[in-house]
This record gives sequence, structure tokens and C-alpha cells, in this order.
Amino acid sequence: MIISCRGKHFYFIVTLMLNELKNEWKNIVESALKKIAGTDDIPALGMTEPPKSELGDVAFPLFAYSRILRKSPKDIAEDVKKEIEANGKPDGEIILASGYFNVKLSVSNAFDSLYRKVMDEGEEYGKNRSMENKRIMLEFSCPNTNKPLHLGHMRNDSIGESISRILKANGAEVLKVNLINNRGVHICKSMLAYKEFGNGETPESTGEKGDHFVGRYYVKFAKWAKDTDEKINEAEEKGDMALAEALRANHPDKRAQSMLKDWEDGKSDVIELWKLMNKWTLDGLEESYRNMGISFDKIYYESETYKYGKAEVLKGLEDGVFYRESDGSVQIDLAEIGLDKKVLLRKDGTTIYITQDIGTAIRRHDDYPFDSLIYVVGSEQAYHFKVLFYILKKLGYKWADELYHLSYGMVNLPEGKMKSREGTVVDADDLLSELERLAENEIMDKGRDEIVGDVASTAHSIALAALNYYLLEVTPTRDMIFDPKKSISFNGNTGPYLEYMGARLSSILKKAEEEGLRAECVDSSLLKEDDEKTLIKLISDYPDVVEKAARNLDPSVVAQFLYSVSKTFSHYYHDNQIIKAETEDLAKTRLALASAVLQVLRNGFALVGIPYLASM
RNA sequence: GAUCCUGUAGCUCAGCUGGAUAGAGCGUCCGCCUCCUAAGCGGAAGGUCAGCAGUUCGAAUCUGCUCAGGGUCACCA
Repeated sequence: MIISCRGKHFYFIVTLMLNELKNEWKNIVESALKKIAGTDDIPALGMTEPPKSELGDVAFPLFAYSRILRKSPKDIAEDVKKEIEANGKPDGEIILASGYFNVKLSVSNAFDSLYRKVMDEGEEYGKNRSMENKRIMLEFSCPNTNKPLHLGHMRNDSIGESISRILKANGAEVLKVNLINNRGVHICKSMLAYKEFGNGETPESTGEKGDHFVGRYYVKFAKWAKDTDEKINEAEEKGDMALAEALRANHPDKRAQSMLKDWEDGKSDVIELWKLMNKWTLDGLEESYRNMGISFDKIYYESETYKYGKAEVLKGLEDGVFYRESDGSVQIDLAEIGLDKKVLLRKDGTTIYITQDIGTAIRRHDDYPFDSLIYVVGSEQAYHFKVLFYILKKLGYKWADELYHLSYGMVNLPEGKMKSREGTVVDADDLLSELERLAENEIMDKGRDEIVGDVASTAHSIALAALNYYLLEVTPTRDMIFDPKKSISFNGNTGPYLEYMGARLSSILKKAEEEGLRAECVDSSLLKEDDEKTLIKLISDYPDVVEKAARNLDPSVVAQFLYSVSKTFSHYYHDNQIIKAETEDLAKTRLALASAVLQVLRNGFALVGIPYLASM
């Protein structure tokens, strides 16, 4: 806080948070520079962290001023120091080092008010209002109803769920939506295969999860189609053209296509089968979502939304936004954004993918007038969204500027892309249960089963921590490689490691309580260890981390932060006794630090899908 | 061909709005359980930040070119 009084500056330190204190210093150094230069027109002052703690907590490089001031950065630092000392300065010790103006802050002292704040706010600590009054719709997952979820979906779901929590933590009102892709020729394929080979079996009769059951028929279809191709080839080689022709006329692909037409015509037996199989899959998917801690506020079905776009396109045609090609199709010329022409309605008047998305977007804005709509969809669809947003803008929708494609990278295997044809797709349910099995083994091996109580549920939490952390610690926009054999581990920089730190903290606090020791910031200046200062700084940084994660739509910001907190605490409590500290005051103060660290961890865990375990 | 993304340790990834000696985990090697849970802690080895040029007091970070890998450019979704 700076109070100006008759031209002279007095500085009052009123329990400033560390970051505010840093900014305070920045302003002061900058004004000093301006005064020395005799002008306000100087390069903006940079602010970084010194490489070593002996060099202070915040650093201002002065090299840029060397030219204007015709002095060495070292001399400038001296001048700034003199200038600042003459006027009184905020809390902190000035350290000059090779062209930098550094400040060592009284980190420990800051803990007093920081601790109070963290404890007062509890699980609210770190939340902010940077996105207050913003209504954001977030679309993610968007599965097909012809097969179970795989690893690619899991990345999508983890990112989507995490982003929604991060946005909420920044004060936004978030509506999570899913768009179920339950129509189209691919859906007919599993239906057809079921009709052909199903013999009336059901998920209940075989004991399979519905989505896996349907997925099995989708695979069956692919094999059927392939076998038919081979039979056609054989027949042709034998010269049996009549057979080849007959096979071709009755080809599964052809039959699926005609089934789609029956579906669109509303043929009752097709619709009934479609409803039945859709339900099987959706029940299965819902179970997977529940297992993974994913939820939605609203679910759209493509079977209901696919028609919306057509009217919009026809309206755009009237308004001259689109044009009719000589063959009768409706198109748009994308030359303005450096792209080719794009078809919006086929010559037979039927819609395509983008037409549906146009209609769905408009419909959604009617349903829920959002300030922003974020699509969590793979990077391979970047072109699609670029075109979609452009078209909506051309149609005159102002909110089109607030549409955003959160383009996440692909999940590849060490051998390359996952291919369903080669059976290399990593199934979501299988992966989760394998992780649960490994976690359960760990618990039993360590003999922790009695302490944790419910082994299965603990194993489930550990599996989720492993999975979510693995998927979220990587920047979303980047492709990532998943090695099923070794990538998911419970040691090192992993979800279970973070979870373990939470459990350790909880157990220390519990033990202290049993011994009648209460966490209390008796004297923050007792916290002299480097690790203690680092922890205080980290706790104080957390709200900024939450804000940055939202700004960048990047959960990895939170994940990496949580790792550094855990890592630091782990190192700290290994070297320093908390409960049995030298004095009771120190023990209490360290317990206060530990409680604050735990609160921050728990708050962060919630944002990246790591369940908190009091013991493991 | 056009366009977008990526290239950092053996592997998987941070760091990228320019700042001090480029980081972590895994893997390898070596230590540490009379001590609040060893899912832990410490140490060692491991780097031409793809290459070349430019901008700058200063470049992994910005710009250009080159090379390599991937995505997309459908009347599929």
C-alpha cells in the first residue's frame, strides 16, 4: 500500500500477500528507474525468479536500461537502491547481483496472514472471480453408440471434466454438454450384424456391459464385410460372375446403407432395434462415466439435432451467404479465409456433419445463451471448427466470436496410432480395472488393507488418480504417447504419488491431534527452512495457478503445481520432524504449515480428478 | 501441393509473453527403514534444446529458411 503525502512516499505494510508484495516492489523499482531516467518513456520492467534462494525471491533485470542511462546495469542497480532507500521501502532485503536488482522477501512473516486466509476459506481457497458472470458451455466426450469408450475418449473426458471445474473455480457458470452420436451408417452396422448373428441374445443374457456387447457386433460387422469382399474376389477368380454379383448386391455395406434409409424413413422395426441397442450402449457408457467421475448437465442426441442445420442453411442461401451449385448442392466459398469451397447440403438436400453442427450451435445458444462455447475435440478436427465458426459468423451470429475449439492432441501408442482394425485400441473399462487390480495388489503387498478399510474403493481412487494425472499432466494441445506396459506407474511423478502426499499429511495431522497438539501459527518466524519458505510461496501462488489454468484452458498447469508442492513437502518432512519438532511452538507452527499445504493439495486435487484419500 | 501442429537427456514430458549454471519422472548405477506410512528421500551418470541464419546487452523461448515426424485439405463423422 502506498500513501502519498506531500510528495513524499511512505510505505505501510499491511500483511500483504507475497505476490502483492512482489508487484509492490516492481512498481517501486520502475518508478525509481523513471525518476533516474527523467522520463516515463522507458522499457517495461521484467520480473523473474532468481535461480537460487540466496539471491532472493524476486529479480528485476536491469540490462535493458543500460543504453538509455549510459551506465552499466550494475551501476543502475546501485542508483535504484539509493533512490528507493531514500524514500523508504516495502518489506524486504535488497540484493544486487550482476545486473539484477533482487529482493529477498520476508516469506516467513507472510505465513501468518496466509495461514489464516487458507484456513478461513478452506476449500474455497484459490477460487477467484476472474470469470464471474460468464456463462460457458463446454462440450466434450461425444461418443458413438456403437462401441465402448477407449483411451482417446478418456483424454477428452479428463480434460473436459477438469476444465469445467477450473472454469467454475474462476467464478464462471459452466454447463457441461455431451453430444451423443447415435445415428448414421456406422450405427446401422452394429444393428445389422446383431440382426444377422444375434439370435436374440442380450447384454443380460450374456452378462456383458451393454456398450461392449454392441461393440462386439460392430466388430462382427467389419469381419463380415471383409469376408464378403474376399468371397467376391474368390468368385471372380473362379469366373463365377453370377455369384460375385449376387454377393455384391447383398453386401453388408449396402445393406447398412439401406438400413439407414429405413431408419430415416422411420420404419418401425428398425427404429425399435435402434432404440433397444442405443439403450444398451448408453447404459454401458453411463456406467463408465460414473466410474471415471465424469458427468454432464445436458445431453444432446444427434438423432434429434441432425435436422436443425438444414433450415439455417436454406435461410443463409436466401440471404446470399451461400450459393447453389449447378448440381443442386448448397455450398460456401471460403476464399476469404484462404480455404476452398465447402458443401453444406448435398444435391439430394440431405445434411452433412457441418450442417448439423451449425444447427446444433444455434439451438444451444437458444437453450442456454452462453458467453462462450468451448468444444473439447481432437486436433484432427481443427479445419472443421475453423469453417464452422466462420460460417456462423457469416450467418450473422455475434456470439460466433466466442466459440472456441479446445483442440487436444492424439493419444498414440509406442508403435503408432491406435487402430481398431488391428485390435490395438486401449479400452477404457479394461484400463481402469487393470489399474484397480494393480492398486489393490499394492495395498495388499504393503499390508495396508486393514488401515485403508475399503480396499476396493481405495484401489479405485488410486486408479483414478493415476489415470487422470497421467492424462492431464501433459499440455492438452500436444499429442501424447501411452505405453500400456510401463507408462502408468504409481511411483514418481504420478497421481498416486500426489495422493500419497495427501494421505501422509492427513496422517500426520491426525496423529498430532491424538497427541493433543493443535495446529497453530504461533510464530511464523520459526519457519526458517528453505523448504518451509518454498512451501509458503507455493501456497501463496495457488490462486494464480488456478487463474492461469483457466486462462490457458490447461489443467496441466494445476497438475504440475501439485507435483511441486508434493515434491517439496516430501523432501521437507523427510528431513524435518513436525510433531516431534524441537519445541512445541515450532511443532504447532509446522502443523499449521502442514494443514495449509494439505488444504491446497485437496483444492488442487479436486480440479484434476485426483480423489483425496485420508489414508492409503 | 496447400495449411496447421510438433522436434529439449536412452524413454515420457516440463520450461516458450526473451534473463543468471536448461528441469522432472521413468530407466541405469550407488546410498538411506531403532526415526510422523520406503507408493518415500538423497546422490551419480546422461543435453550441439533438429540444423542454419537473423533480431537482441542477452535466444530452448522471437523471426526467416532447411530437414524430420504427424494432422487436415470428403456430398464420412
